[in-house]
Amino acid sequence: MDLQDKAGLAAVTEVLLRKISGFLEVDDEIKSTIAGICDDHQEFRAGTVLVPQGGHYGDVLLLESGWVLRARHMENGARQIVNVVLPGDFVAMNALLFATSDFELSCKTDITAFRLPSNRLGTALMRNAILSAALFWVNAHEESLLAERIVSLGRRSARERATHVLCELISRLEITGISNIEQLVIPMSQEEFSDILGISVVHMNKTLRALEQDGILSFRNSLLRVLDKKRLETEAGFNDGYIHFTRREDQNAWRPTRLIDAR
Amino acid sequence: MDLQDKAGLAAVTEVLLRKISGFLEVDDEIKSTIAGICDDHQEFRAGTVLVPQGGHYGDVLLLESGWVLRARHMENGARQIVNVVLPGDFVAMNALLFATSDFELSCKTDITAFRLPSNRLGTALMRNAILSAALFWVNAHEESLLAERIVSLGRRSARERATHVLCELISRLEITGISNIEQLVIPMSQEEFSDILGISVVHMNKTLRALEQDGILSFRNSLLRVLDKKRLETEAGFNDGYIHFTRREDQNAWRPTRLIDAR
DNA sequence: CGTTTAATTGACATTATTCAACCCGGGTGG
DNA sequence: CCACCCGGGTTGAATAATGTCAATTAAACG
Repeated sequence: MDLQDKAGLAAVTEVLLRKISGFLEVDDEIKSTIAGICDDHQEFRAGTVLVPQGGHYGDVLLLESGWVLRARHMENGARQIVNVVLPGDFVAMNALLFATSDFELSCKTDITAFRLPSNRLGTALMRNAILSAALFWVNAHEESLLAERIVSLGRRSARERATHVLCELISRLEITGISNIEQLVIPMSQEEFSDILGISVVHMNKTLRALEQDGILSFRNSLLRVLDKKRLETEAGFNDGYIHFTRREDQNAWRPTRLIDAR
Repeated sequence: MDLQDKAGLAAVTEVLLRKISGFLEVDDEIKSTIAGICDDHQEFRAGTVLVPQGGHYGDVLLLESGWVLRARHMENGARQIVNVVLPGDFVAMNALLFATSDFELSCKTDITAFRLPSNRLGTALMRNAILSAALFWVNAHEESLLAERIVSLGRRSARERATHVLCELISRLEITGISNIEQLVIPMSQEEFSDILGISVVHMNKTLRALEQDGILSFRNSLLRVLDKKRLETEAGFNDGYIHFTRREDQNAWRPTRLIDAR
């Protein structure tokens, strides 16, 4: 298999590394395990629907580059984006367990991804406890994002929600290794943002204008400029603890390998 | 250990059975594995804070009876309840991985639970692939609940949210084996409901009054009477697919044991 | 019984939505 | 090259949904 060679192996694992490395030390064995599961490196164009709402899952993907959105389309035409899948995240992990999806998975940008066939991935999970533990960790990580989103939607104002997701995105993008934090590309329209925040486009627009007016940030042409990081985080009530986890240190007898610090 | 005897073993596993059984056939081996992890059967009084917000996790619990809430307390005094833990669910599964919790875990009612010490549970996970797979399934299940909650908070009206959670609770309680669906006890105040739905108490009250007026349901003194199930589900736009899953059937070579139908 | 907590209700304030008009830049076909 | 078109983006005004305040009633509890 093409991906079994040095270059391919490195590429597959590197994407996942930053995510898992907060939890366990990745050695050569797990690297080759993951590379062995992967059977293809694929590209999709922006706009591609990977899994339609109500449709059947394909295989699990490990996103290498680009952005994928998971969204629900409502009967009245409204849409709610449930999460944003960034490089290093898994796309459609549920494909392992469920037949169909209640959400649409679509490519916001052109993407590249490693394909992890369900049966191989499943088999590997059954055999390799370390891999299981790693996915357990990844799941918990994503669960935290959803929980925090629930808090935002339930108890934060539009302005707070806007600042909060932006903080979250910046924080997550840092992990994937972006260069400039003050100025970064976010390939999303105001309408898509409003569908993440659960507000109308018009209100989204007005909120962004106000934030710009107040010298906190500017978001134009997919370019986010953070003008005042401190105020941004304060207004959002943002705490990155749920992204850059504090791992528990007191009971680690069972851990798969030697632990390294998440920070 | 007390719980290793016949009665204890049956009790521990029975709670979990209904949940996992949609995924895999539970045999004696996994039963005794789970029972072996459990080292205590505990009771807590209503109001007990199992894990304070920002505080350290204890052990994982498997809830046998009673209701537990996971909630975030905001700086301004507001609260958002992120999920409701029902019998058969795990409490604080994150204790396996994380040191502290961003949420408060508190007992809404008196509860009984089986204690699963983190190190034992972790060790068992590393050794027992079937157990890992089962928890993988449970995690996915809960992730679905959170995703659906996000849709509600983002794109459903107060009335829709109210009807929707009630549908969800009924559907989940069915799994735990309630007798009467038309009339069931929900140990929550209107204020707590409003903190689930992300609306104010006053508006919650008015919404409930309207639903009663319209002959859809009545909720008084913790007693929910479903007057018109059909309309309730229609108004909510409720589809129980995310609770009573459809498992994928096409690729099951890797499954831990023989599969049985989830329905 | 008093006391306390939860529920209820009306009046009013705030937030966000909807509608509609307009702008603006990037294609695109003539 | 220009005129047009189209999909965001921007803005103000009217409307609807929900929140806040405050007062009252009802239920729970020792």
